[in-house]
Amino acid sequence: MKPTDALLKKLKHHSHLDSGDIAAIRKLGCRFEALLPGADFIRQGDKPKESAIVIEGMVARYHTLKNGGRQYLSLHIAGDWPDAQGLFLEQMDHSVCAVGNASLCAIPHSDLIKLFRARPAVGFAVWRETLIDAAIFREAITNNSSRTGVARLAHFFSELFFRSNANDLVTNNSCLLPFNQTQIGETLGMSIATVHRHLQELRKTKAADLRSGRLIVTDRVRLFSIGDFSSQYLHARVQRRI
Amino acid sequence: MKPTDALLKKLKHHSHLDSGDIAAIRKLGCRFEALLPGADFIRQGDKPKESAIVIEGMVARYHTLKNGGRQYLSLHIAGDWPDAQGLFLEQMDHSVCAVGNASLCAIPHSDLIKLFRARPAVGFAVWRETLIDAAIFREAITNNSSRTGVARLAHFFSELFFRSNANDLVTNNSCLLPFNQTQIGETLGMSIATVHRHLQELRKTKAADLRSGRLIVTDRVRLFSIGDFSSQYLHARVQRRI
DNA sequence: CGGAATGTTGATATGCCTCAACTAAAGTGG
DNA sequence: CCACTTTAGTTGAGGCATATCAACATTCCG
Repeated sequence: MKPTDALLKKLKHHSHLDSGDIAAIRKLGCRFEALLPGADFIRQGDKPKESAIVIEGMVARYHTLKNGGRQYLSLHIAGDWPDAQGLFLEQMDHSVCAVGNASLCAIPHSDLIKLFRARPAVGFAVWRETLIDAAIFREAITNNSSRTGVARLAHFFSELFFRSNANDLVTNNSCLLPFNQTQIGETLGMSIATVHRHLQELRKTKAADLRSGRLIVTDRVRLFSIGDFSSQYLHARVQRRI
Repeated sequence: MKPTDALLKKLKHHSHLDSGDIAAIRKLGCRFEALLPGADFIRQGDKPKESAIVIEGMVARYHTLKNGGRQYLSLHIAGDWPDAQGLFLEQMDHSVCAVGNASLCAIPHSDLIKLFRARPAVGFAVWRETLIDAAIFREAITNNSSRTGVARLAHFFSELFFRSNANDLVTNNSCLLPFNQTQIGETLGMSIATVHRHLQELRKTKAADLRSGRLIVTDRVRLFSIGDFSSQYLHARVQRRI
């Protein structure tokens, strides 16, 4: 499978592309890069000249705090485009790192812009992708600001599981999540002790579990319900033709 | 002044547009709409056929919670485009309402898409605008998840003040903010009592105050410092003097 | 096998929520 | 213009969720 196929598959989830668009995307050249767990792909302040698609593994975006700590902002799985924003924002306002082993494929901005000019539909599809990103950020605001501890954790799990499933990355009701409890805390704005206690709650109610870097969803309906999760904001249906 | 001029001014802050682009934008037709305080402009679930620029006043985006409460997601001032995402996301995942009196100018999606096809640079500029939006959401995640109460409030004030200033909406060190303490609480994920206490703290330290629907910034440097505010994430290429 | 990282659990401290009472300000009708 | 009503702001008391800290268990990995 060509690296760009992962992207193509994703775009097709929500956008109509004609055969010319598809051919143009498949013709894009890209630079493959493998990352070790925790390694940064780009850092806050960088001025990237390319944008990358996740090929394998998981990648996270995060803010670095004044005290050196982190606030994780989003997780990205195969097919995602964690730094598409770099296309039009000169400087990175956050960093991107690998969570577990990960590999990406970086495409030069100049090639992409050229493609968007020649084939507006491709640009609109990628634009839509960045808008879905924004919708996910909005939901994270709501999650971290107005839900109880367990609900927050359950919602975080729900979204990741749903998105993994949409990208065909779920096997045996489980998906990749090589995050430790500290990192979950840095995502949800809670201490490690609290993460642990809420995680136990989810285990006890047999909704979900986290083991050896994988999220196991024992009872999807219950998990979604605890997390007050509704997938509407992920805009997963094929959108209208433009 | 033409309604589209407000938008034009904003786009020029970060994007280069040639005279053809500018002329094309100025040729856009738009439907003017005035809103009473609190009135919704669009609701979660709607499928808008147009996108609107804020002409006057202030507008807010919010999620409606299961219990009927609200989580405010962002504030928008004159020149902002609170629902540009509707261009490529069929269904609204949140609502937009007026905060105080506000007026908007709605442009049909079809006209915009046509313009983006004819003049990619305009599309890229608007795209960039939506990417800055996303950066603001990211910062809100960090703000609401990992800063102390006072810092959270101070950061919220700082951002609004900085953005208002960038749009020439600051007079006498004050800018519009017709929000009551309850609404601030629904923005920052804190109770009204806590908002009040932190607000008093900011008053006491003479950093900022909130009176009759306006935010008064008494000591900008101190406010920014308390709020750990740095404007980098706003990607204002032309950073104005305050 | 030993050391490091991660997970687990309890005790204590604290920031914030909830509730309730009260005050001040803004709007309304006579 | 004043009396009345409503809304917003203010403040204290009590309780709860979560942070913090510390000790220990477990798993991972060279």
